[in-house]
Amino acid sequence: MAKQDKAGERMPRLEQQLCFAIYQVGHAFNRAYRPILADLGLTYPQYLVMLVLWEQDGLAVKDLGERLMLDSGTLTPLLKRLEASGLVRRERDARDERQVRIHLAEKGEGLRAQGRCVQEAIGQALGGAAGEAGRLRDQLGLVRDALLAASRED
Amino acid sequence: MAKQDKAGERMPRLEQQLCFAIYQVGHAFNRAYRPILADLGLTYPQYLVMLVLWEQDGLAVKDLGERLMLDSGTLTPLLKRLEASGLVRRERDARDERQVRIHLAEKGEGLRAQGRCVQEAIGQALGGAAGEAGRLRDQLGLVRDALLAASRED
DNA sequence: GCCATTTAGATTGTGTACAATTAGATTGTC
DNA sequence: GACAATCTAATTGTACACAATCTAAATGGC
Repeated sequence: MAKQDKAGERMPRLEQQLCFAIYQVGHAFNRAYRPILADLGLTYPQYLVMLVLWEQDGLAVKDLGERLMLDSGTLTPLLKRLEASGLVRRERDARDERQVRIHLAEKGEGLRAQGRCVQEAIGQALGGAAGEAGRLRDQLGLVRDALLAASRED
Repeated sequence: MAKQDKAGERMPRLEQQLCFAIYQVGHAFNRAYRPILADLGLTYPQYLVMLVLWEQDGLAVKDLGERLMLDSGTLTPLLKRLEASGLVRRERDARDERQVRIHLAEKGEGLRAQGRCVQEAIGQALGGAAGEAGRLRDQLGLVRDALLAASRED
């Protein structure tokens, strides 16, 4: 009985909801990454961009956006900041001048080794929870796909 | 062997990382909620605040912040927008004038019923993935706590 | 009672996010 | 080849998110 509304009037408790659990663990990841990435002079989204570029250089803004689920409104200023930091170069594609291709600059290439250490630090922060990470990740992928499919249906 | 650097040089692929799965599913939730909440004139963080207030009215900004893991720098402008929309009132506590207590305004109270429908819509968007939501949520809670504990250790 | 310390909220500055719009390049069709 | 439709980035405006700082109020020790 305690703290419950009339029948049919149940308001879901915040802590019971999956979306909130994800909202919170996203914040927690951000906090864990922040001090580590601050040593590299990167924010978390900037680090994601660098991860993609370390894997494949010379991508267009659109490619980066598809990989990270971000649009040009987010990426353009972010990439300009990375360029200002000397980590990447932004160059118009000569063949298709609509596209801007992002290349690692020397300094960005040099950060690659330090980037590898970041994951170790995060793995350590996860501690015992690291074991389940793989399965969790896959389940979250299913949730993501279900939500995106529903969004596309309008 | 395939697509692997020299020994010890493995750069973790974006898609294999738990943090990125959470980053993406957070975006996906946001997109799923946005059109639903737009009908109520709310953003997702604003909706979270309303959920808390529907559960317990008259909380101080600090209480809301602890519940949602947000600080005054985020909450103050958000609450001012909710006040401007006529959903809440912000009142200095007479006994402790440092605190600002947030009360549901009439319009905010009236939104309660519609708030209940939001969860149904999201549950529908989750589709088959909804069944696992409970266990997933609990596992994410463990991840969150591990990260926060590690953050506190500096 | 007085004053250092702590606390609560607001403010400032930087950096995502995303909708909506715009500018310029490219493509498809006739 | 002209030209409408499409595509890529950039831009504008609104809204989180958080570090750092500031102000006013409350508290604790003496």
